[in-house]
Amino acid sequence: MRRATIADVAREAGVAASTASVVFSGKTPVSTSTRTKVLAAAEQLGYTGPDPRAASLRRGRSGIVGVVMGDRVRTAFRDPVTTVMLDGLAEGMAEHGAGLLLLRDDSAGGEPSIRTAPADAFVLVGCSTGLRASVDAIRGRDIPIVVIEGDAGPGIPQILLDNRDAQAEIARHVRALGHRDVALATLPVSTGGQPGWIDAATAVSIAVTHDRLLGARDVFPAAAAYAAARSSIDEGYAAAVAILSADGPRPTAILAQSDLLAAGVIRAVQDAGLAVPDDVSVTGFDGVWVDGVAPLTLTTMVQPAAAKGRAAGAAVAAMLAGDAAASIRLTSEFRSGNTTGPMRPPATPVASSSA
Amino acid sequence: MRRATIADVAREAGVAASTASVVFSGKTPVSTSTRTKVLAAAEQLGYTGPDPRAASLRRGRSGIVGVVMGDRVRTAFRDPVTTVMLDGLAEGMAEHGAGLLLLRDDSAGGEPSIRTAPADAFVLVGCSTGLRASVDAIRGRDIPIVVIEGDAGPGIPQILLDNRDAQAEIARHVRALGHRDVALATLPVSTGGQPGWIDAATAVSIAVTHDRLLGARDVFPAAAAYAAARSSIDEGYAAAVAILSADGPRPTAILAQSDLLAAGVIRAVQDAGLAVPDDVSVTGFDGVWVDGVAPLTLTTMVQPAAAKGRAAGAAVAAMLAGDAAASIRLTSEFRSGNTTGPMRPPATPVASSSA
DNA sequence: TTGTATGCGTTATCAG
DNA sequence: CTGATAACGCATACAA
Repeated sequence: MRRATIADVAREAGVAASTASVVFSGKTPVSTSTRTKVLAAAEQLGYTGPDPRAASLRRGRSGIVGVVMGDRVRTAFRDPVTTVMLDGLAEGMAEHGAGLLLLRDDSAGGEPSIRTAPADAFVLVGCSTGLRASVDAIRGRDIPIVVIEGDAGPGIPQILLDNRDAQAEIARHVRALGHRDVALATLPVSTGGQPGWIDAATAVSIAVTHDRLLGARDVFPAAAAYAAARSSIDEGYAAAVAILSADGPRPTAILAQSDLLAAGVIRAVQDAGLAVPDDVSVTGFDGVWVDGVAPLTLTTMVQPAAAKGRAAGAAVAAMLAGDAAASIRLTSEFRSGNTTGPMRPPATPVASSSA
Repeated sequence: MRRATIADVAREAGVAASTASVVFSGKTPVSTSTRTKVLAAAEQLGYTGPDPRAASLRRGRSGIVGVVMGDRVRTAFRDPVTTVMLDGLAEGMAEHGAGLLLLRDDSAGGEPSIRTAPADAFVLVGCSTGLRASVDAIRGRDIPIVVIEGDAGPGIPQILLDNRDAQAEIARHVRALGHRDVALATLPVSTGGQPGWIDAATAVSIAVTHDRLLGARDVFPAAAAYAAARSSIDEGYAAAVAILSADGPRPTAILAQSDLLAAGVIRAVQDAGLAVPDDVSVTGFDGVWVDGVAPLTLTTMVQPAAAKGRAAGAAVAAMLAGDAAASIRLTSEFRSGNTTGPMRPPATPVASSSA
């Protein structure tokens, strides 16, 4: 026995299906007697309202905004920057009243992706170059797309952060302190990427990583860079271990591309018997609070994470309303802490063993 | 000019619509020549694949799991317990490959709610009694529902925490330390609830709040309870201010229903010129790390937040596969910190001014 | 392997 | 205010 449909309800109530429909949608005046009849019939048949799938096909709207987060859905919640941004996005979408559908990029077999999700619009977060293919694929439809910190191609509004400038600013701070031997601990270079040194042959497909790398290199063109597998304290630790055990002179400063990475870097430096900032200065990026740094205060760039989300929400709402949305560029702010200090040459060179 | 549909593609390619459909779904073998023709036609017409809305109507599945979070979507990300739980849920759903649709309960005018969202299943988080109506409404359809820490009625599997027992356990710890004048700082009593004292007339419609309240009263039947507007440090502060300025003897211990609340309580106690735990012992609940407590370590109950999410994901997957899912009860673990200590009678009674 | 026919459950539209 | 009609765009059973 099938579920009751609106047609069943209409038949039971002795009215047309279209009439029963408006009783539920309320889009047209209905006489009290008809409404009562329809509601009674629905009650009796156990009909609890229109099927959302059919309704969204007919209306062309699902009330869903897809949020595509690289391969990070499972770990996104561990990243404070992402959660704050999502919070802002939810706030920005509240007016339009759309729900957020969390999607991941890889779409490897998994059901929902940017190509298959019934969303009215998409917000891409830190979109990798790999996403470009999917974006092109759905560009045929007229679905609004907004990108947060990434480039999804011409005509797609972007919510940008001044990643390059901001990273350059904090790098200049470090240089002004006298540091010359500087290493970089970067975010992942690609979706699901492996940790490792970044060389000329490394393809950096994640925009944030790319831009912050450029900013650091604007100031320290020769700085060696080690990419973490993701933004976490543990990965920051691992990156710093690699950096400190590399050949050549030990760096006197390490610039991390996120506060989480920086927290790990600090621990690794300390575990190596070195002091922060006396032996090694460390900087972060994001301006979130990270456990395990105390009693130090991280020198970092504070980014407007919630504002990013709100701006994206506003842009989506505008496009859904038929208006054009322009790209927006938000800026970060330098925050001085006590994890950076004047350069002091290494007392003892660290000999690396090529065991 | 309309968007191209699969019918247009089929016509252009000179094949039947069903054949073109199969080319995209891959559910049936297709000759290379037809596939090429269809793909070429699609390319030319700018057809980028089946419309997800139509596909989900036809197949009866949308690949979406709705997560209903009280009225908390906008603030859910600020609550560490919730984000950890969502992380576990995303992990639990990964196998099934469904996307998570974040929904809020209030459904006041806003488009997507449990009644209107095209989801294959729903996970209710901390569901208030108000949600029961919506649950009953969609029970008519055969959509799987799982409830995390709440009761959505008979036949709906629950992922339960031992809230009452756990709260009683930590309360006994406090009583064993000699405390008799104890006050409670509770989570909200209802969705969008106002802060204030809980008396016999107060309807506590949120299950978590209710159960933890019962647990505390099992040990301290007469303890006064002040409900916060939400789980946050600021609200915990406000609750403690209210508690400390109330008539009667100052409590020597305050039991908070969350670690965030406890952090605020501690600050308020200290701002009142009192010491934790010497003058006032404070306990939390959740076992998450909270900023601002250091150098103290909270005495609290550690709940398996991620496990809750994973269990819910597994239950949903099972029900979607047609199997029955049973309710699961997870347990919390006592963690001793240094925010509780032996009772010491108040040195100076706090006189309340009824100005 | 391909084509034919038939709904999936709704809701705009427009005439009465 | 109500009813008939016509899509919305697709995927499956079955026959050829």
